[in-house]
Amino acid sequence: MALERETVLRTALRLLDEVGLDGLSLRRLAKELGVQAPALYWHFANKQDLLDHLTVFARDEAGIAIRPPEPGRPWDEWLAEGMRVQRRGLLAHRDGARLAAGNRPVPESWPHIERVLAFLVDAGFSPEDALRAVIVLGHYVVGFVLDEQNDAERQSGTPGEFDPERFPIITAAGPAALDGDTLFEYGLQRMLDGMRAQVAARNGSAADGPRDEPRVAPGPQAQGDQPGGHPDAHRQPQ
Amino acid sequence: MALERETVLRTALRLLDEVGLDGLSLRRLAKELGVQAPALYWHFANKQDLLDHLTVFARDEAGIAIRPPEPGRPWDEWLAEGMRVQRRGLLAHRDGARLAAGNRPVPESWPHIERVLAFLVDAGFSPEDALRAVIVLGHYVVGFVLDEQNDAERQSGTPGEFDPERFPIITAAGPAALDGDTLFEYGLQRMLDGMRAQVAARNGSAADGPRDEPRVAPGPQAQGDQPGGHPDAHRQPQ
DNA sequence: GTTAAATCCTTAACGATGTTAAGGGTTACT
DNA sequence: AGTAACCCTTAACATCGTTAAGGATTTAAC
Repeated sequence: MALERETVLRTALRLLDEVGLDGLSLRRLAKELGVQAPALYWHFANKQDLLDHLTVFARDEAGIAIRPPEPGRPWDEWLAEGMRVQRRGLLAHRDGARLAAGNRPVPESWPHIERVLAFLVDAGFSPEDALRAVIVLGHYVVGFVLDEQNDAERQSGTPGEFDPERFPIITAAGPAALDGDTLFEYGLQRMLDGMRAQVAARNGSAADGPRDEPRVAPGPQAQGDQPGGHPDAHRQPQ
Repeated sequence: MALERETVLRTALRLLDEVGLDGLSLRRLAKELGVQAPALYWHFANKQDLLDHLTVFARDEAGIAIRPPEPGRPWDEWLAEGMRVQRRGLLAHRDGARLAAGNRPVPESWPHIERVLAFLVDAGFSPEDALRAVIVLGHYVVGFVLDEQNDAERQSGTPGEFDPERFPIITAAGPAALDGDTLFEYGLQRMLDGMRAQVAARNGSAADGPRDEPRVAPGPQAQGDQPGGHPDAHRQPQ
C-alpha cells in the first residue's frame, strides 16, 4: 500500500508532539510508519523539505487561514484575533514555533498576506505600512511563542522566587505579569495601539502634523477584483 | 599550555561566523583549538552548556549592557536605543538570534532587567507593565532578527518580483517597505507608541498622543549621539 | 625529594544521525 | 510479454555528541 505524503506528515506531526523536534529523526518517523528510513526520500527531497511541508501542514490543519472581517467589526479587533489564532496555532504542537521559525517560507503564503493587506488598506493603512504591520506582528508572535515553548520544554522559566532585596520591582510585578495570555495580549495591544494612532493620524488631519512618513500617491490600488475570483468583499472604510 | 574557557569561547564565536551554527561541531571547534574533541568536556559540561556560555560571551562582547539614560532624555528614546543595540548585538554574529533564542537564560541577566525596570517605573510605568514591556520588546527583537538572519542564510527572502496582477498591494508597497532597518524601526515605534499612550493615560492627564520618530523629536536637541542617525546593521559576508 | 592530588588532554569507542547508492518488487500500460 | 513508473529495501558512509579509561604534566604536601 502506497504511503501518501499526507500520511507521512500527519504521522510526523503526531510524533512531534510525542518526542519533540530534536527527537524527530527520520528513522524514528520511518519506524512509526512501518517503513525504512530511506523510503522517506522518495516522498521528500530531504529532512528540511519534510519539515517545510510539515509546517504548512500544521498551519493548514490549525485553520490559521484568515477569515474576512465581519462588516461592522473594527480592523484592529479583527487583526488582534488573527494574531491570537496564529499564536494558538504555534502553541498547538510541541516546538511549533521552532518549527515555523526554522523553515523557509513557502510561496503559498503570499496570497494569504495579500488578502490581509487588502483589508488593512481599506481600513486606512498605506500599502507600505500595511505590509510592515503584518510582518512586524508576525515577528512578535513567533518571538513570543518561541520563548513560551522554550520555557515549557526545559524547566527554565522564571525562577519561582525572587529576592525582594535585590529585585524589588520584579517582586512587585509578581508572577501574574508573566502569565502567557496576559503578556501576549499586552504586547499585542501596545503594537495595535501604535498602529491605530498612526492610521488615525494619516486619515484625519493629513496636513497638520509634522508627519514625515513617505506618503504614497493615492494611485489605483486594490480596487479591482482578483482575476482568480476571490469574492473578498472588502468594503466598510472603518 | 592550558586552554582557557575564554579562549574556547572566542574561537567558537569566530568559528560561528565562518561556518554557522549548524557547522559548529565540537570536533571542528577542537581542531581549531589544536586539540581533540573530548578535551572540550573538561571546560564545559556538554555542547549546550558551551552554547549557553557562548551566548553570554557574545552579548558581553557586544556591549549590550544598558547605560543609564541621561537625565534629560525621554525614556522611550532611551528604550528604543537599547532595542537597537540589542538587535545589532544579535546581527553582529552569524545565527546570532538562533543562538540567543535556543539557550536557557542565564540568571545573570535578571539584575540587568531589574535596572531597566527601575528606570521605567521612574518614568511612570507600573511594575507589572514595566516588566511586560521589556519582555515583550525582547520577543519582538528576537523574532525580528531570527527572520532577518534566516533570510540572509538561505536565499529565501522575498521574491524579487511580484506579479502586480495577483499582488497589487505588495507591489504597491515596494521593496523599500521590507528594508531591515526601516521595518524594525516601524514595529519598534508602534510598540513604543502604545506604551507611551498607556503611560500617559496612567499618569492621569497629559493627553499627549503618540509622538513621532525620535529623529525629529521635539525638545532640546544637544543630544548628538552617533552620527549617522539610524542604526546600521553590520552583516558579515554570507 | 618523594608522594599524592589536581589539572588538562588523548585515544578508542558507542550509538545515533542525515544521506546516498544500488537494486528488488509491485503495479499499470502498451 | 515487455517496459516504464512507482515505492520501498538493504547496505553503507561520514559525521555527530558523548562516555570510558587513562596518560602526561603541573601543583601541593609531608
